[in-house]
Amino acid sequence: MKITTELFLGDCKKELKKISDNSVDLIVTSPPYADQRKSTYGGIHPDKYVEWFLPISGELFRVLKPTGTFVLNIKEKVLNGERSTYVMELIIAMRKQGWLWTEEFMWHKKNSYPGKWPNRFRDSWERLLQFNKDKHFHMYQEAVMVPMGDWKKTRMKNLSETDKVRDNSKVGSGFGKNISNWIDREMAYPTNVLHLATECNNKNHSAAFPEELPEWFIKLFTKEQDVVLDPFMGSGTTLSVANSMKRNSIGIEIIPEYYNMVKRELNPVELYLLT
Amino acid sequence: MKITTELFLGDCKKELKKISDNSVDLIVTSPPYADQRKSTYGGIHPDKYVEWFLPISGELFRVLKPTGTFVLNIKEKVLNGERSTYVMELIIAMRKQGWLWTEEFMWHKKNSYPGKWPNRFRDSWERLLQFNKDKHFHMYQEAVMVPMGDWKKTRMKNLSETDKVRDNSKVGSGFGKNISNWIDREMAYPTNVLHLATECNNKNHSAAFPEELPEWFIKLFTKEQDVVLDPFMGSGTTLSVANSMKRNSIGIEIIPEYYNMVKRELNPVELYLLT
DNA sequence: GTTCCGCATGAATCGATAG
DNA sequence: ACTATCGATTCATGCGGAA
Repeated sequence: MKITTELFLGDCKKELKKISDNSVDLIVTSPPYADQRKSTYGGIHPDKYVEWFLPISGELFRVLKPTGTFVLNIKEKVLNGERSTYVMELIIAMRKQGWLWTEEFMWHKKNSYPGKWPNRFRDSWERLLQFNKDKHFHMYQEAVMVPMGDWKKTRMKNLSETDKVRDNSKVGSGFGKNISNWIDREMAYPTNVLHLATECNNKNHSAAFPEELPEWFIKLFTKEQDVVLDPFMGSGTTLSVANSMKRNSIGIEIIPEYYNMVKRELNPVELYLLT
Repeated sequence: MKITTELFLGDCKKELKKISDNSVDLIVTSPPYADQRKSTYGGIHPDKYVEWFLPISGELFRVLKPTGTFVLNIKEKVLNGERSTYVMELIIAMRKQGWLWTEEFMWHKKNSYPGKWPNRFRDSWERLLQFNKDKHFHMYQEAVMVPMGDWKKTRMKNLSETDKVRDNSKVGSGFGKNISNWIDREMAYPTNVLHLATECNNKNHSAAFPEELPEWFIKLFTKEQDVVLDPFMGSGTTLSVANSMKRNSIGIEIIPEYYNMVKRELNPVELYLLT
């Protein structure tokens, strides 16, 4: 089995044109939020955000297979004491573009940014918007089932043992590839709320989101050898996860440092023995 | 101290006109969702929802004090495999009406309704939209503080250290004061994610939310003797909680059965001894 | 080898100050 | 008046060194 990783350096609006129609099974991405990450990315004014994003989502629509899924991680920032409405406007605009807004998953960030203000609490959740081209998309629900009932203790014990074997799953997340080991337990389907901590203390790169996030959606919406795309690759979390899960992947990044870093760390082709 | 409960039977759009301008400190309500609870409320079509709600929110704007807060519990339903967009549209429309969309709290329903669908998981969260008339609203954050994450270790360590310090300085008069200081140290401000179970055991009918939900917002946004309004009273959860927390309350309900039930259970005037 | 503890570090936000 | 920058505030997490 051959698993490939394809990288593009440049503005994703342009680079996406190099990808053929209906060729991607899953898009998981976290674009720069409006006016956030100004130092690394340009920073888009909230009022211009929809206008900026629509051409990109148009290209994403083109490259996605009819059975594929687009997962968009986003959160509106506070502006003058109010939540901005550009995410709301984006959802409405993307529907006019042809997208179906199938679902909104909720990412509960267990360790949110600290701070105290007189008028609000810490923001501890982000949106994970699921868009589709067609009502009949692929979804492999069994792949993300979690043990029921008193599974927490069991997992905690097993975790300490399997931790060394590069099992990155964390307690409480219900993720992890070894879950099938405890399949004797009753399994249940998860909900649309994901409880994950942000990985703030990673070695070199500050990952936008924890590995479990793309891992969960890759499990849920793809099978092996499918194609996963991240048009805002960043440090490449989504791609490396996809790679280790034997999915082909495509990444686009506008900042050379990130691009080169990912290029260094990921092999363009991985060969696996048939199992 | 006198705490009053005022009840109105009828369509809240009309009944609200009986309430004077700038007289309410907090509105907490869970209106009928679009096309939900059809048997009781008649059901509003998703396409007509904004149009239906705007005159009501206009009246709510009028009766709310400039320092007051409006908490709207709502969640879009699924229509033809898609999430409807009427909540998004409502937020945008209410801003044009003059409301500030200050924040979106998330209610994580820990025991969501079971079920299985081929294209989605159980919906386990709802929106709690916070609207204000003015940027300077009342917020009593200390009233809802929660114990810190790993408070055990921190407390034990800090306590032993301060005990030594106090012994060395041996002033002796500030004995009790220190304790309360350290208790404060153990508490942290909450986030904008609320983890509450739905109350499934309510003998009455729809009773949308658990008592902890209005309780939390009443603590956060009002003080004793303030006025709390629920224009879609239902079985009166918000009112009975407000009453037991010594807040005056106003409830409006269109269905006589509900209205009479609440009327039977709540006294219009409660007298409390001054403490 | 465990366990414990110190410490840096976040996709933040407000209010004040400066141009 | 409007934008840009800065300091202050705050806490869950995971890593590394110490016991």
